Order: sequence, then C-alpha cells, then structure tokens
Amino acid sequence: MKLSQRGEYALRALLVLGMNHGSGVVRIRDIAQQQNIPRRFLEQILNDLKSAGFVLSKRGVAGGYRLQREPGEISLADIIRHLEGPLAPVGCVSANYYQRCSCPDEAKCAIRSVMQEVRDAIVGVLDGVSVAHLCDRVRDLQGPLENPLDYVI
Amino acid sequence: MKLSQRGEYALRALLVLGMNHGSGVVRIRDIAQQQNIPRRFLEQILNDLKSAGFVLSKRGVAGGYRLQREPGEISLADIIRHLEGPLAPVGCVSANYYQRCSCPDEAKCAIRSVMQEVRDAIVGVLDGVSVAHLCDRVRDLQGPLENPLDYVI
DNA sequence: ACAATACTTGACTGAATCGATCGGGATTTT
DNA sequence: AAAATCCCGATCGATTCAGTCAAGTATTGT
Repeated sequence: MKLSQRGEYALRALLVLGMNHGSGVVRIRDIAQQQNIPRRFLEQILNDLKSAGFVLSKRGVAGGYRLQREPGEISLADIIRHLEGPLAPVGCVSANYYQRCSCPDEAKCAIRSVMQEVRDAIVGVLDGVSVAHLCDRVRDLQGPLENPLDYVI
Repeated sequence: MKLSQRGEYALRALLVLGMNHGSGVVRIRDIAQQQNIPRRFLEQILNDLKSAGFVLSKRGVAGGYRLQREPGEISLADIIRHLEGPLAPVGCVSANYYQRCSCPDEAKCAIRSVMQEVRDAIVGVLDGVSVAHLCDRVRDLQGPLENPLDYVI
C-alpha cells in the first residue's frame, strides 16, 4: 500500500471537510489554497470522491463540497481502497480485490502467508481510523492553546 | 508497500536458494522453470540481488547462484526495501527513505501519525521474518507427508 | 585447446500509471 | 444577465513496469 500524491491530497481534503462538517460547504479553491494542492488537480480528485459517494457538492455562487456521510462513518480503509485499489501488498491476499497469483498452490505458499499477515496489519490500522478520528487527532496534536481557526492539517 | 512482479519473483527465487542452502549453487534456468518466471527477467533480478549482496554467483558449466549470507540473517524487510524502496506508505514516515512532505508541520500532521502506525505495523511483520523463517513455513505448510524434493513454493 | 554452459551487461520496447493542466460546459445565486 | 462555482473530458510529459534481446566474459569437462 503506497499512498500516491493523489491519495494524500484526497485525505487532506477530506480532513478539511471533516473539520468543517456541519457548517455548510467548503469551496475547492479554499481547500486548495489552505492545503497547497493544485486547484485543477483537486477538482478532479473531489469529483472522483463525489461519484464514489464520499462527498456531496453544491454548484453555483455559494457552492462547494461537504462530506456525504458522518465523519465517524468514513474509514480511511474505505477511502484508500477507492483511491488506490488493494491495501494488500499482493493481489492473492486481498479480500476486496483478490487476484490469483502464479504460484502452484496458494494454500501452501509461504510468501503468501507472510503477505497475509502484512495485509492484516495494514487493514487493522486503517479500518480502525475514521475521518472523525483524524479530526480528533488534529485537535489532540495541536493542543488546547491554538486558535481554533488556525488548524494546521 | 506494494509488491511488484519483480519483487515477488525475487522473493520466490531467494526462497528456492534458501531451501537449497548448503548444497552448492542453483542454476537460473532451474529456478525459472520451477517457479515459472521468465528466464531473461530472472537473470536481471538475480544480478540485482547479487550487486546488493544477497546472493553470490558462480560462472561456467557448473555455475549458478547461492545465498551470500545465512538464511536466518536475511530479513524480508531488507530484501523488499532494496527491491521496492520504502516500506512506509508515505515518505515522511520512512526511516530509511525519509522524504519531507508538503504539509506545514509534520509533528502536528494527523494523517502522518496514522501512516506512522501503518508503517510500524508493516515493518513489525517484515522485520521479524527471515528467509530461514520462510523455509520453515514452507515445511510447515507442506506437512510431513510430502516428498522433500517436491517443494511447492 | 575448445566447445558447451552459465552468468554479465546494457540497451531497448511497449504498455500503463502518475501528476498534473486546459478548455469549455452546466448550474445556481444575486 | 452576470458572476461564481462545480463538472467533464481530453491531453501531456515523465516515469515506472514487465519483459526481451544481443553480444560479451568466465569456467569447466573432455
């Protein structure tokens, strides 16, 4: 599981939307500026997140994006699976994107059994973290001293 | 950490060499046939593993490859790091291939803190498994009934 | 010596992916 | 109607991936 630039941008954008959940929509431009993401590229990414059901958009003058589901209902595992494909290091241990490999007998493949453990370790972390958890971490990491408008994401 | 075809072939080849450790060299051709790996491609890979110090080669009629170090001294983490680069999902949490990312303050980055956990989980598995461990798994998975010449790797 | 066997080296190729960028269209508010 | 904003598809240059190829060098058996 390697996170591409695209994937990193997406997570950052979703985190911004998470922090602003409940207060209307956020414009692409604002996210792009705040997070230093190329605007056109971010359009593409948010569009993708929209058709995947993670966010909703509103057009026109007061338009922008917001999360479609509650932040607590969106796991990083789901997001990353959508953006990057399998979390597993090899297809033959992926639950969601399984793909048979060329070894003669998967059940007896030693490499596969290690990769299975790696997959489980990765999924174990990412399944347990939602956008809401991310927002909590932001608040924890920033400490109580900060101005709430100064989120450093 | 996504394992490329090249990386998977390399692990399979090293496992074959591990299983044959102590009994001289193994020819490229035999590894390629047994593991169903394109011969020319495997040449390239073994050459790479050689210059990285994982294997030794012997030329000429009775030539072939063998492990350079003891199977117990070669961890999957080392192998994969050499073949694929960082184990971490993002550069900013990689111990061996660290690369600063574009977020304003790494220490306060919530996404980074999650990715750090993912990295630790991956490394936790792969650091603990050596080629010797892999060989043990092969023997375990095959059970005691099999003909020892019939390894299904 | 010499032929056969194997590894060595480096270039090459075709396909796919990545990180963007661009133009112009659709929709909503004022 | 004008302005703001999202929407959509095409395109692009660079890089990586998987694999092939040709010609070379070293070693050994006979």
